[in-house]
Amino acid sequence: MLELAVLGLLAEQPRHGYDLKKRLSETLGPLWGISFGSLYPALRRLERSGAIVEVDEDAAGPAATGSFVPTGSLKGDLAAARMRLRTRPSRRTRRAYAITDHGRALFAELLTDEGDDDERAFAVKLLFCSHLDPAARLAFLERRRAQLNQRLVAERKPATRTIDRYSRSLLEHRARSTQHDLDWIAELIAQERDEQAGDRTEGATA
Amino acid sequence: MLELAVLGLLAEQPRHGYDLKKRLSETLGPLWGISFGSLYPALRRLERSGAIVEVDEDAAGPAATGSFVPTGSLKGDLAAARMRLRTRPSRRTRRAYAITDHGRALFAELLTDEGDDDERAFAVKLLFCSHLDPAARLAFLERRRAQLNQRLVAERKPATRTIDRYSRSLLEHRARSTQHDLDWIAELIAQERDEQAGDRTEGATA
DNA sequence: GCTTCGATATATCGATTCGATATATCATTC
DNA sequence: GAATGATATATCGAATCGATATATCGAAGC
Repeated sequence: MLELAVLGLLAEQPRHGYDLKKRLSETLGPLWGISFGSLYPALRRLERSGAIVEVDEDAAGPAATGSFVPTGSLKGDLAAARMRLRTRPSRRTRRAYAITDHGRALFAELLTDEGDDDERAFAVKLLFCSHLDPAARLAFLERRRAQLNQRLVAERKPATRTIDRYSRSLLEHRARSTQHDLDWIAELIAQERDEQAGDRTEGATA
Repeated sequence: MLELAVLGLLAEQPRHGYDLKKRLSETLGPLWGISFGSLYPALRRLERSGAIVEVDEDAAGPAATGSFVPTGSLKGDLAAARMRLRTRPSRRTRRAYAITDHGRALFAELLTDEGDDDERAFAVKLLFCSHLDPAARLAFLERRRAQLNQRLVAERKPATRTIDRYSRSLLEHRARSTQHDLDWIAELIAQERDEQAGDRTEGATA
């Protein structure tokens, strides 16, 4: 999951760890307070597997694609990297990473994976679902809708046991929240359908 | 957090692991899918620390308080426990636990702790907040309200960066959800105030 | 009676994630 | 030039997850 999030951000442009964390937590917010204790190990995992590479910061300007300069010759030579950064205008001792072709393949795979479908996974996938083709995106949204529908049914039938006031209130609020989420997804799906229909029409008339 | 949840349920009556998990996940639902891989270790931790003890099931009937019969003489003698259960009417090889005085003290401490205030912590504490005295309960709810208010402020100011359609939709939905949660808490607080005012009046007139 | 099946029940393993903490760099302010 | 706060990387132990193994029991079906 963290892997998917990191790859998704790096697909745009190279970034360093602190930046990744800042962007993810400001977008995912309270849903997922990513910690450095999971981020940095994840970066190392991804680097070891060849999905990302450390790059020289600012190597790619606004052009964003392709032309980065790999840092370090295979060795995780930290001291050398520090020296290199210290000599140039640079800021702090950052380590920026860029996604590789293998990383893009992994990203596509993780994004399409139907296995994990908890709250976090949905939010992260939604963030990057513009990378999916229209049909896959629609399928993704409809999968979520089905899941929420199912949940709502379970939440709607009144509790079997006797529960106290606060528990009941929590349960009721959760059912309302699910309904709220469902309405939202339904609208996203409607928009998606509209747009895809529009695209087809344009395609036909062109 | 799991500790608090377990202690809260055991404060009502002795239960076994599977039952604890079932009750928690049907109440906390998608917010927290507790796994056996965390539940059983947590039970062992609690037992080692003396907060709970293994008891002979059905020792306490509807009377629920006090009169349980501790199982096993200090040794975690699994095989023996199985034999013991197999001889009597029993069902499966269950291991039921009851809360101790020390456990109740720990429960009260965890419930009052203002340190952890994520989504899970709030939900779990709310489930058991009837164990708090009215003033502490009100303080707890108001702490949550302040937290949500703060979050809403952050979510309301439009994003600094350019983000795509789906990201924006996610952020907007999250802001609406926070508002929804806030309305709910506000109502809980209002109810709480009404009730506490009512109690005081009754006390005065009695 | 026998077998199969699904719900109940406990347990453990490796991997991931969390939360706290350590350490350094740089910019700003006093 | 000292203090402070934001930036940045890193690591540790503990908690949690997800998958898996292994039983037991009740009910259904033959």
